[in-house]
Amino acid sequence: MDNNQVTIHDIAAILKIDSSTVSRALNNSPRVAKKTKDKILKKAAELGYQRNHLASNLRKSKNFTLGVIVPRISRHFFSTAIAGIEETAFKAGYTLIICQSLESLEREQSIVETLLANRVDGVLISISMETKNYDHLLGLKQRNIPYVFFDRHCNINENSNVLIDDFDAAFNATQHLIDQKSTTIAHFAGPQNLEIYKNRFKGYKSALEKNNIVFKEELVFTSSLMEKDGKLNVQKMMNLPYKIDGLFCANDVIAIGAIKYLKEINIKIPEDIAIVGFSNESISSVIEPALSTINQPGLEIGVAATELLIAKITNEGEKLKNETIIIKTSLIERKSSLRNS
Amino acid sequence: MDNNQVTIHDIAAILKIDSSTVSRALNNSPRVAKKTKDKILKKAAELGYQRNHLASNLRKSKNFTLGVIVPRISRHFFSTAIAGIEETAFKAGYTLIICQSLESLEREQSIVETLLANRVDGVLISISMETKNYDHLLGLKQRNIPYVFFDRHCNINENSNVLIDDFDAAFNATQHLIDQKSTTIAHFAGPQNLEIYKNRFKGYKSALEKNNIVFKEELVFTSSLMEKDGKLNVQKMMNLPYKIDGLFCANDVIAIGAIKYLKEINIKIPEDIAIVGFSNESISSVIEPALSTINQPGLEIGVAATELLIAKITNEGEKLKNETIIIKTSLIERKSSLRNS
DNA sequence: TATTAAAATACAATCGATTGTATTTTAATA
DNA sequence: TATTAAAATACAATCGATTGTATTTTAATA
Repeated sequence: MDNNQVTIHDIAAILKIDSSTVSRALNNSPRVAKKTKDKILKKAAELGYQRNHLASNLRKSKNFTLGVIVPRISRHFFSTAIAGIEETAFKAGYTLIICQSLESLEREQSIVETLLANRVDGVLISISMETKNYDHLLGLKQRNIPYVFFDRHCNINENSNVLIDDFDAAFNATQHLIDQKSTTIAHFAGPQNLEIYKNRFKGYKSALEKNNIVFKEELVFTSSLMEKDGKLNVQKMMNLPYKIDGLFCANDVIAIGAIKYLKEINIKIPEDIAIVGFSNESISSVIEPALSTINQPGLEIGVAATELLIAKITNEGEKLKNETIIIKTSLIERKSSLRNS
Repeated sequence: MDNNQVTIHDIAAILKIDSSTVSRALNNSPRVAKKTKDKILKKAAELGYQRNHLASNLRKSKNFTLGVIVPRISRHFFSTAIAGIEETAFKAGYTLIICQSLESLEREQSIVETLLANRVDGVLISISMETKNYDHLLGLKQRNIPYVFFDRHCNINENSNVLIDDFDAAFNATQHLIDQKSTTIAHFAGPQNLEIYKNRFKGYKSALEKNNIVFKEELVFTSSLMEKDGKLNVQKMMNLPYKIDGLFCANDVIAIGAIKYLKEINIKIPEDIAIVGFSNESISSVIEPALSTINQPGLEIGVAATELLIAKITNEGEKLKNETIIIKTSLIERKSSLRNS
């Protein structure tokens, strides 16, 4: 393999010139005369020269590798984010090590260890639902490895993040339910150790307040948002002495679980209860009635997070400004919540 | 970065021993005495030594990078396959460059160029729907870069593949429709330049024959299997002078499109027409009625393909045996095709 | 104990590119 | 034309690990 690859030494020998000059010419250094540069570039193109990144990176002691930690690759949101990450990283000359935490803190911790052992130049991470302990992330900071949270972030020190405005999106979703004449609105919340679910909860609460609807603790059901939790929560909800006519779910998966069970027990959606989910998974447009939800642009988030991380890696010498980028979301109104039309 | 990393030279200096001996010890070479080896390994562990792969790979002129080409990362089947690929590759010390062809031949060709420029040690590929020209793949062969097809393969020379038995799966799907008392069965076929869709078509045809049902060319509708094609095909199908009561689709996406439109025009599934799809996308269990389909184990396929590719890379010296591994599928029976129960 | 083979270790070159320093060439000025 | 500064290029070390060959040490045999 790689046996007959052209090196800078081949070019140097042919042109009777030193390899250091060839290297500088290929890197467009001002120390090489225009005439020589042209000659070298022409010959390089002619021979089909391609830089050996291993050698280059070794010399620069950079790995040009980024670690990516997501809860699960096959979730639609994360797979689109990864598409954006891959594209952006690749353009900048980085390859990825992609790992799944599978929502386990223990796995997440050992992944961080592995990434460190592989000397990644930076890490993109969306934390697991179990992550309440941040020592492994602080370890990254200690080792001076830049990292950027995307979507599922956490509040340790100052960090760089690429997020959506969960509060705002949740507020809009809840407001939409109110606009559709829901008066008693439940919320299926996610683990409150995660900022995103905390903020979605706050947005829900805030929308109620703004519309002078009394917030009731009993209408909030916290779980890890699996499909089965949808059924369980609905069962609990039905035992309450309220006629609940609106439901805001912290993700689409639990919303789907809820819809399936509500249909089983013959409760009409959206007539009896209007529902909005979160994330716009591909299943959401297929379920009947189609699920209203918040569109979360995965590709864009992946691209922005990667750009931010690479900027942090590149400007390491300078002060690392911690930045939080907010990506716009939008409410997609579908049948599960539309009563007026 | 990487400034205070321990090298074999540090270990050598501390132990007053040559670095070549340290290297050999760490690689468990028989040329180093057991006693010395133990001493070195102990010190290495103590100092937290981690091999610099850049240096190691440079010396071995291996990149330990695999290229992965899929039509689209966010398709459920491919994202699970990638999870399996990543896991297996990582264990063997390889990182990935993942690229999406987005079903475009042109993009696929340029991706192959890019992968070559990045000197990948091997390529895993699932070809695009447009791929009718194989020059870019032959280019890999010429350059002596091993590659393995998974799922969407093609018949050029002798290749290594990890596939499912599309013929068999399609046969079973069609047989199931017949068992459910379908007598006039249509097929929504995929692009016939792809072997998988050719074989699914053949399996369908063969099941008809075996049950003495006359095959009718008019009942086969070929498209690129998008959701919109489902509606278009159903419209064409309805114009035929047959009462079609069974439908086998070459993927789930077009089946979903068909179901949505059939419901719109008030045709009952499975009573009027029983339907089976292919791939078990996550949307399939959500649609109503839930779609019967062929389960295609993405993770397992990804793992097997990667193992096969790494074996090819590693045994490069020996004769490269071309191997085709067939992964088992199963028919998942759901409401869209179950009439008897 | 002397000789020889085998085992263990050291030496030195190498993978390909980069970069600080030294030297040579060119251009500018007296 | 001689001198000097600036521009261009060459020299040499380096990133960290690997590996063929040479040398030293140990063990086996006469």
